[in-house]
Amino acid sequence: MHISQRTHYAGELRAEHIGENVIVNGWVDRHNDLGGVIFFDIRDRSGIVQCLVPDVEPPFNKIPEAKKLRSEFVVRVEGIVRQRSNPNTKIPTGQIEILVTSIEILNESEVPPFVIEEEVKAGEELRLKYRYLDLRRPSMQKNLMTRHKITQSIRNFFDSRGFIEVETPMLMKATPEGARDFLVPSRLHHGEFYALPQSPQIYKQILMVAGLDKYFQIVKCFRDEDLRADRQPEFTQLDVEMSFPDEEMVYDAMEGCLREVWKAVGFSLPKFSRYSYKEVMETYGSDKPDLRYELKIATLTELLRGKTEFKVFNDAFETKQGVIASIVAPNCGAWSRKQLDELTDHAKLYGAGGIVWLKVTESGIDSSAKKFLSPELMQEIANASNAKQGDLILIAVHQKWSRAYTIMGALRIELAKRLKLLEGKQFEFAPLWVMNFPMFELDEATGQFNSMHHPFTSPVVEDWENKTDDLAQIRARAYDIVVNGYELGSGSIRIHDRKLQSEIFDMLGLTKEEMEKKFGFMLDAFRYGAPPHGGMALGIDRIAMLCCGTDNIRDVIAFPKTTSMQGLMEECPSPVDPRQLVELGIHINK
RNA sequence: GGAGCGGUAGUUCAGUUGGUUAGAACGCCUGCCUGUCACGUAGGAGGUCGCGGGUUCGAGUCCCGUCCGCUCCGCCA
Repeated sequence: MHISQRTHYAGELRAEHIGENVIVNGWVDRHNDLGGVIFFDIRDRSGIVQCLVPDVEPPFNKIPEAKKLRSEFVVRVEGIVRQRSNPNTKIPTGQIEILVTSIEILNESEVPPFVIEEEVKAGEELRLKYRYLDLRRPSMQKNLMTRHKITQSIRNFFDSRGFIEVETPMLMKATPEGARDFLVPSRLHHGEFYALPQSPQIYKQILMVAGLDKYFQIVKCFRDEDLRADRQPEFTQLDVEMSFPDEEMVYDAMEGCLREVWKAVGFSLPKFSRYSYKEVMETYGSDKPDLRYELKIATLTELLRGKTEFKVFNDAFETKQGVIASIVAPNCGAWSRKQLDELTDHAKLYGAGGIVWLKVTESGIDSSAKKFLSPELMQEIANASNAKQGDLILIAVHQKWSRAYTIMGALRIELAKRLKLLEGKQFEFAPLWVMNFPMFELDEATGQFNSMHHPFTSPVVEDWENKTDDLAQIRARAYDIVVNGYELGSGSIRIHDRKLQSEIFDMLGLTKEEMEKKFGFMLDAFRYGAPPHGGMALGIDRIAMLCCGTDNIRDVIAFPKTTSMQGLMEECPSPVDPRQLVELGIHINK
């Protein structure tokens, strides 16, 4: 039986098509053989539509294919759209059905290893191995379509603002700073390697030197580091750079872009909050806080200085950086010993020695440290923490500023989880800018200062001019966009001055030779009129995660890797033909 | 590099203190059934308990090793 080409997608058929002769292509979804009548649903990327084959009424009893249909058979079906006698309100096509006049089985299917349905029941491993089946599921199709809308709206937005998309190389020079590179051996130059880009950073800066003025690119980037729920070895970035900018111009472009993106997928993005790095760390204990809930941290260091003999607290005063901080769990004063122990264990994961707790009760304040704290001091702590009666106060101490707040930030997230503060807020969005990150951070293992962002970031001018030996005090003209606890991207105003760039490399411990070898071409470019420039890169995968309401990056990537970086479907990585290795000059000793 | 959880039928899982023939649901196969949409109904097939070793009269269950998946810490300029 040969049927001509498709007239409609299955999911678009509606009451207005009643009476029309239609042809749809797709996969057999659910099928029900009732004896005298056969129902089956056809699924394509637009949705499903019910088909009906009555067995007894001529001329419809001449369709022997109907009996043969099984799950995931590929079919072309012709028939007449008609009103259903029993409408199904659960699906958009539920008012109508196709009264089938002919069926062409285009391909049969073996019984799939898992049922293809909206609500996934199969495990992740199986889904990845049979990714083509997993991607047939409506929710995965929807995710990929959402992702498409996101990238389309980004291209439209930047085009309309005069940005030019330029492709940069996938085979580039290895830059051993930062993340581990993926390396590609050179066949023509044995012993030498290309690296896959961790980001097109240097290329885009050179495009500014080249006078492109406004550049963007949607580009794959690669980092050979361990994976997480929101991290893949290859990921997609929106890379943006502009000449003659200040921070506000970058903020304006990126906010505008994200607003368009959210609009394109049916949401609206609220106003961006703004915080300095210091402020966000001290308030939320993270440089990527989730602002969908409050739970603010209070700093008690000065309040407690010299007020108690309690050794745990006084540890904080042994270093210049030591911090005592608290967070309030509202109405949790009745939490059990077990719950407190769990919170303590959680804090310990992040380097806390332990947790001191206070419970504000009707009859006064109880505490794990009441032996060392006077009732008056406990009351002062409660006041400073903004605790009310019935609240639980958690206090942690660390000799290192960032560690102390990181512990509180981890507790903040854990409390939000336990208090179910995010329930029903999946599609609420709380964007913010984090500004003025520190320029350098001290690597305690080596005693060397490293760039916190990357070595091309401009320092804040006044900090640079007044700098002391404590490089950690210098702020950078660097900024991040954070939404709902995800770092969506970061950027900076770059260095365009050759001398300043060399000076920074020098402070980072690079010798003249290393500088020349690694970044000589960039410093050379800066000899010839490099304009002031700056920009940003955003993680498309994470944006897609937020817009799809998932917390797993694999759900928005068509063919992701597992946490051990394997492709389960295609089985990679895999050994290669020894002849290929010979050509590349690679000898493997096992 | 480290920690936690998991791996039993095609799938999702249960499996007690180590004890006879390893179960359930869904899926699958064969009938019956003209309005199903979680169809119903009668029957049926289906197992290397991840892999290797050990303890034991006896191991899905205990021990050691190993592989795989997920989550987290380190790492991710």
